[in-house]
Amino acid sequence: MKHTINDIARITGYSKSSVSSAINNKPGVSKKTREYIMSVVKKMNYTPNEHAQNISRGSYRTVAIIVRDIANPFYAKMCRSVEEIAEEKGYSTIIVNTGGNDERLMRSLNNLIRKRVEGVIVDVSNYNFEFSELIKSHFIKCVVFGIDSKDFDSVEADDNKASYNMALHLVNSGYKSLTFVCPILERNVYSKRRIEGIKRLVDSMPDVEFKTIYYDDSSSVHTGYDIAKEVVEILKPPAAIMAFNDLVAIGIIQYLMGCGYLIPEDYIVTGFDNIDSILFSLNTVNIPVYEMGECAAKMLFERIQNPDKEIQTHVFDAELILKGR
Amino acid sequence: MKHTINDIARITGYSKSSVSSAINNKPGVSKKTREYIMSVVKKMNYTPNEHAQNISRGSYRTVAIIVRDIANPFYAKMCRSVEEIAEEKGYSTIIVNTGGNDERLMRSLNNLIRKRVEGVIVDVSNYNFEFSELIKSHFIKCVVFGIDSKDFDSVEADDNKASYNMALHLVNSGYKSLTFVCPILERNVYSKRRIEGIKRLVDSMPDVEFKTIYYDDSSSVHTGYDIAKEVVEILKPPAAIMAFNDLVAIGIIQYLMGCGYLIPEDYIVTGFDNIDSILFSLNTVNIPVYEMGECAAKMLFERIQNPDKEIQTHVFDAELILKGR
DNA sequence: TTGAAAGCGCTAACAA
DNA sequence: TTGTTAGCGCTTTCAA
Repeated sequence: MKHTINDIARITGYSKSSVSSAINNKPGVSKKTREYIMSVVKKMNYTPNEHAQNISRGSYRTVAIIVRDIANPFYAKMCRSVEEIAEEKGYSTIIVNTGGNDERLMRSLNNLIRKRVEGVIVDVSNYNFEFSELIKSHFIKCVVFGIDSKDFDSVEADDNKASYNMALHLVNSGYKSLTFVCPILERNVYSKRRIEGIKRLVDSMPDVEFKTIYYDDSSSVHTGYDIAKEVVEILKPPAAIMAFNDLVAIGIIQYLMGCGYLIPEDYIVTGFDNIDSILFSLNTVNIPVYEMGECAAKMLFERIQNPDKEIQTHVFDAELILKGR
Repeated sequence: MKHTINDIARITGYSKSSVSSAINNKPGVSKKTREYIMSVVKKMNYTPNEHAQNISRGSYRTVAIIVRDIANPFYAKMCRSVEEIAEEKGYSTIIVNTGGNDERLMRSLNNLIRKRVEGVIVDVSNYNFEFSELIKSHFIKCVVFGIDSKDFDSVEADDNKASYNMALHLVNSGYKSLTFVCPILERNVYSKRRIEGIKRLVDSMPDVEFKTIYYDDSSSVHTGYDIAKEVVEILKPPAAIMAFNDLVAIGIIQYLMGCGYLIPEDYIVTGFDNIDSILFSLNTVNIPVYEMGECAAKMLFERIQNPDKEIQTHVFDAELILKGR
């Protein structure tokens, strides 16, 4: 049913090793036999078994990307850019979706270890000791995406500066009160960084008020929609709401519009990430996710080639995208 | 560096086979030795090599999902539901993103064959002979997602009925002219099905006019934004635009709003898919993607267990979601 | 240029 | 209950 290299050897009359050399484009077979062998390979529809190849050569040529939400176009883009680099290098890419769940993260990591991945690019919403230890104990190369890390290489965006600038834009537009809606700090380190950015501005402006509203959930459209109910109770229009990301912003806006509020007259809502599927007039922050993914992948392969090089961190600038006002 | 089963055997003083039995929870080892072996396994941080296990037992327990755009939340949801079922069955899932590119589709399929996947769930935007033949010649089980198929099991939504109903709703709302914006027929079989649904209605209403505007691109927000320029030239407000899916609808709406048009007063735009990140007032069609993914996965595993059963097709109802008017 | 043989890490049949 | 042995599909070394 499924042919093996032995079948090809038997049919062609050559040995396994010659067939292997022919298939893998290695020297040591005459042009004639190579062509003959390849013709039989083709005719028989033979495809080498990757597992056997891996086992035999003791190398697995696989990397993984671990993200918390593949349904967020932001991460989908990141995966795409990583996959491209990996394919160039002849590596397979495994995409793992954790849903921000640490238990699933660890279960997936164990599966990846079973598969002997050489490296992972991981988007963790928070520092995870258990994860780091397991990665290190198995000598898996790792690039952390989104936040800095003392243990591994990392690629991040300048959240602090970006949220500072967004806050500044709102203040310059005349808003005297800013409200940041984000995941609880225990859930997501980005909350802290972005809050710090906003605070850095607000602290220098005594007449500007700053509030935070937290949710303990993943940052989705639904979450934004739900938390918006709380927001309107606390916050009377006109007001400025800074949402943790675009999805949450969309959810908030949907709720507000459903209540009959005018956007941005009653509530101005800002986002983060600059995903494609956004409302026309949403001010957001562009995270150069494609470039960051590319950078992360390159760093990972450099690390695989040279495990002992110094740990590096790349910080990307995140600029304001003012599509609204 | 990386331990093998031999190391564990050596350290514990037991044989490979005993270690193997202990690890795989198989009978034939005393409770005492099993516990001892497992303690060493734990201490040594040993994880079995899945490739070797696969090779040795001659089974690979892997399925794949092939989708055209993982950045579309619609497909991300589908993948999630399939993964859940697969995990229950002890299978790994590989997600492949083709970008609607047939060349990439074939390259990926060859990789999957190399990995000896047992089955695939595939979302092809169009019938692909080469793909079908390759799948069949390697005895890979297959479930087609979205459209029916004579070669494989399939799961689909009732596009025809849904677009009929959406058109009916617009007509009932007073629109005498409907314009459907969709991918060219060669690119996407869904275009045809949805057009047929609308035509079925329009043909019974002599006073209603029906137009189509085609694009030759993937159905994204950007595509919608771009094609909208063409739409406004052809179509004067007030008018009804039926977009191929929600992403395209969002793109169109963004462009129209940018031009200063009122939605839905000047142009009413409808979508398809019912993804989360949509504008508040978008009328769309709910495709029960989660249930469909679940169904597809179950069909796939049934087919793996019983390769000779009759080919099946499940059709899911797709109901109107009227969030607008 | 070719082939024989060993070995990769594991499972499974069978013997002890 | 435990160990020995063969074998999974492949690569690689080395000898012919």
